[in-house]
Amino acid sequence: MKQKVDFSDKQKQIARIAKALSHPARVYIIERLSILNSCCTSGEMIGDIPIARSTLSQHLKELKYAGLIQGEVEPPKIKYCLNQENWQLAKKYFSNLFDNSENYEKK
Amino acid sequence: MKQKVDFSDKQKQIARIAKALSHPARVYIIERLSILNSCCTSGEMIGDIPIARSTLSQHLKELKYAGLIQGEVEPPKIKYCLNQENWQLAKKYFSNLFDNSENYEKK
DNA sequence: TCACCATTTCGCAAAATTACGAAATATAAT
DNA sequence: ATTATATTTCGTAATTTTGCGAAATGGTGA
Repeated sequence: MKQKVDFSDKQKQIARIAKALSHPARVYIIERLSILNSCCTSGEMIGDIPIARSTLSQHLKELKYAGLIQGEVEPPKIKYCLNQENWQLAKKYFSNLFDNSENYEKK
Repeated sequence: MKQKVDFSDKQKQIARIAKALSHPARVYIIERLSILNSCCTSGEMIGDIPIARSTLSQHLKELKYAGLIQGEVEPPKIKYCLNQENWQLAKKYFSNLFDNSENYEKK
């Protein structure tokens, strides 16, 4: 009988990262934290996006869970930053995926 | 009063593409179609992944809807291929996103 | 016409996602 | 101790996603 194989770890990893980036609010967060590698608080972000504070908090939680960001407590605030290590890893995964089709249209 | 702005088109675009890639089956499909830029049919894919035919069909439909792949009818089969134009566009969006944090750790 | 093949659509169920406001938490300042 | 500030957690509702098997579709070949 034919053996059905599970998805590869790489496929699951890419899907996990993509899922973390699959909402505009989370893309906004990542953009904000990656541009100039600047950290900031939830309160600084909330003014720029059309969602409630509690909803933003949930998105931050998901990105944290996915390992793409991390929060440092700086009472009374929490400063969020990119998790550089994992972000670079994510970059590697995606570069790899996109490079498969690299040779298209090279004569 | 403070004006809340909508998410940018760029943020929405990235989120849409990420969503399309947020399931291992869809990552598998994209990998399969992009490696060597080879097209193939649903029937050729189904043997390699642990989901039902109808479920695979749904994933193909979503990728098609997202514009990342396209299907050419070749009776009695349907040959799926990457939509190179949109895939290259996706690559651009993501490269851009990842490049924001490029200068991290440059001394 | 009838059977066959590859694939999709349908109908449905279970689970996950997104969203909000209210309430809770934790810390700092008065 | 009380108040103020920043943020999260809770409870809940609406919507979307994922999955399957059964049935439908569109085309070929006998």
